[in-house]
Amino acid sequence: MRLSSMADYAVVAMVAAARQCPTAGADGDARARANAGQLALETGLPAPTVQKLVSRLVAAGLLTSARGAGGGLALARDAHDISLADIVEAVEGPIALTPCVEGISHDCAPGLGCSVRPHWPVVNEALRLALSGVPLTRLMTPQDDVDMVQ
Amino acid sequence: MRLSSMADYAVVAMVAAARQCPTAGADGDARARANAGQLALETGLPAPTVQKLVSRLVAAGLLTSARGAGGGLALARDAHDISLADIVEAVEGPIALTPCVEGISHDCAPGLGCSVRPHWPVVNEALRLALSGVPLTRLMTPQDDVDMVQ
DNA sequence: TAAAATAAGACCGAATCAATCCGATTTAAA
DNA sequence: TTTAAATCGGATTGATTCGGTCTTATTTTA
Repeated sequence: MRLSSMADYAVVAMVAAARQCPTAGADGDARARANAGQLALETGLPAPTVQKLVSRLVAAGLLTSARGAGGGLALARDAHDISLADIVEAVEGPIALTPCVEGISHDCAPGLGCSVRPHWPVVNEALRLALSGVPLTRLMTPQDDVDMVQ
Repeated sequence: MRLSSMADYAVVAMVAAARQCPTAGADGDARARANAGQLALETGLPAPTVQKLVSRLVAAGLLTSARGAGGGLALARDAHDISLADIVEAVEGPIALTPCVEGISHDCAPGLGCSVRPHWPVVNEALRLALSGVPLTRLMTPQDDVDMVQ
């Protein structure tokens, strides 16, 4: 039930990216793009780690990258349209509490016929829904007033 | 985002326990209690693993145990009142996606003052709510018709 | 054309986790 | 009183994954 450190760091890195390139993407590539080194400096994370993170985030379509001198990173879409679920899935893959769903095998309980298995997709979807409800913009606000969610 | 194997097995073990001791607790200790060995046989899990699991489940108050010959296990309360959240918390501890909440330290991003941290409790509570909505009785049904939630 | 700056991928050490085993304690039955 | 059965607790071993570092390839500017 714990998030992997990489996913945890990815959330922090995305918040930092959203601050440095507030609404990139719309105004072309002429903007001042933030690079991985600047993100590492702001977040305090080791630079190679941030580089590996942005690689996955770019591959997942959450960030856009420009190579070469003067290159850097930019948010692929508006920060309001990026949720926690997007970031977690970009780093950890599909949201699934158990490996039952992915592969065909993994017979943890062959004797039962595993009556539990058919119910996992429902739980996974509920979790995904909960994470989808948290946009990146909410994580950017430094205030600590807890916004009551039911 | 993956459940630990122990928590995964605990869910299967609890389902098996709920089948062998349908509604124990009310009718005293005179019932036929299932022991850890029988649960291991039915679930296909290794016996030592099941023993360690039931230890934690008893400590968490989900199962009651009777030591000595003729002893065994019984559900502490009705299967309908035991949720996925209870089982996960019994094995893994409090539901928290990041270690930020528990301890005071763990400064993953000292530069930012970690604007993300105050928002984690909200996410954790949402996840806990999703898991609390799945009672043990639902997991016992062997049918694979997906009951639409949402 | 050359140099510099960037992203992207491969490699390796380390830590956590899962699984197993062994002993101690307790209770019921013979 | 003795024996057997069953839980409880800790300690050990092995493996998988995670985190970090390094090297390579590509692109842009001067």
